Amino acid sequence: MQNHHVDLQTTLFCGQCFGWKNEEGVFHSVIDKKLVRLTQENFSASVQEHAFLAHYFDMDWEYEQANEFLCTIDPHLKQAIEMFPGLHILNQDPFEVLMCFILSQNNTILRIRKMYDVLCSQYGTEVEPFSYAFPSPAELKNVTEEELRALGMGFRAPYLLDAIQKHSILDDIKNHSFSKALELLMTIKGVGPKVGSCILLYGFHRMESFPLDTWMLKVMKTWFPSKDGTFFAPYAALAQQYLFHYARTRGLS
DNA sequence: GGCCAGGCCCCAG
DNA sequence: CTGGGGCATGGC
Repeated sequence: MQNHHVDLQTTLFCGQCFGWKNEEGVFHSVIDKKLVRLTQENFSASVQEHAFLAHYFDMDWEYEQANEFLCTIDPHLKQAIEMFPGLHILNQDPFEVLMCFILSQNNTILRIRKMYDVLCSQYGTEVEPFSYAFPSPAELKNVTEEELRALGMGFRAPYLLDAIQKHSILDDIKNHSFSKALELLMTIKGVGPKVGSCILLYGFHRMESFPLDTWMLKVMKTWFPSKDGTFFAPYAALAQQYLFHYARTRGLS
């Protein structure tokens, strides 16, 4: 296992996941039905002790090599990497990612987090007092559109229902090419190119993915005119995550 | 109190 | 296939 440094605050709050809390330096969430509590100080020991955490935090991927390469191809990217050197791409549960990024459309990250919490406390398993896992497809099987609308899911309610119905599409995704996998995901209502790219990245670790949201469109137009994701190959996804977080944090200038 | 949000659906041309 | 209106809701 590599011992790459991970910056928890950046990694857990850069818009790739929505379930983590930071209470005075204690990061906590429910992962694999287990309540996880971490601090930046005990992180290294925790991932060495628990294999599921090492996988979740993607400790075996080639971050040093990728960062080194990305720094050489563009000065903006180099600045972003130097500002957030410990950014990792998480390996999250595909169904949870599917639901979260359906919620993400025409929405704010703050409110996605709140909607995530509502789904957990309403339908998820309480693994410790007041700590809920994100609900499984089975736990959501009998949910209705009216129920989801009453919980504030709005126009996304029917999309969530379709995703619950078609969740088994996820079982087969890893066996397909990127474009075929994206095509399959987009048969789910509310999943378009951007949401599908996020599912393939955060749920299936497809590092060639290059999700283009409103921020990334601005980034590309401003800093990389006439270029696309292939410019960052084979590390498009990591470049995207750095640039997205960098632009959102300090703006484009 | 409007404005807008990690987009997508749907429908016109 | 391309473009643009509409969308539920709430945080600012």
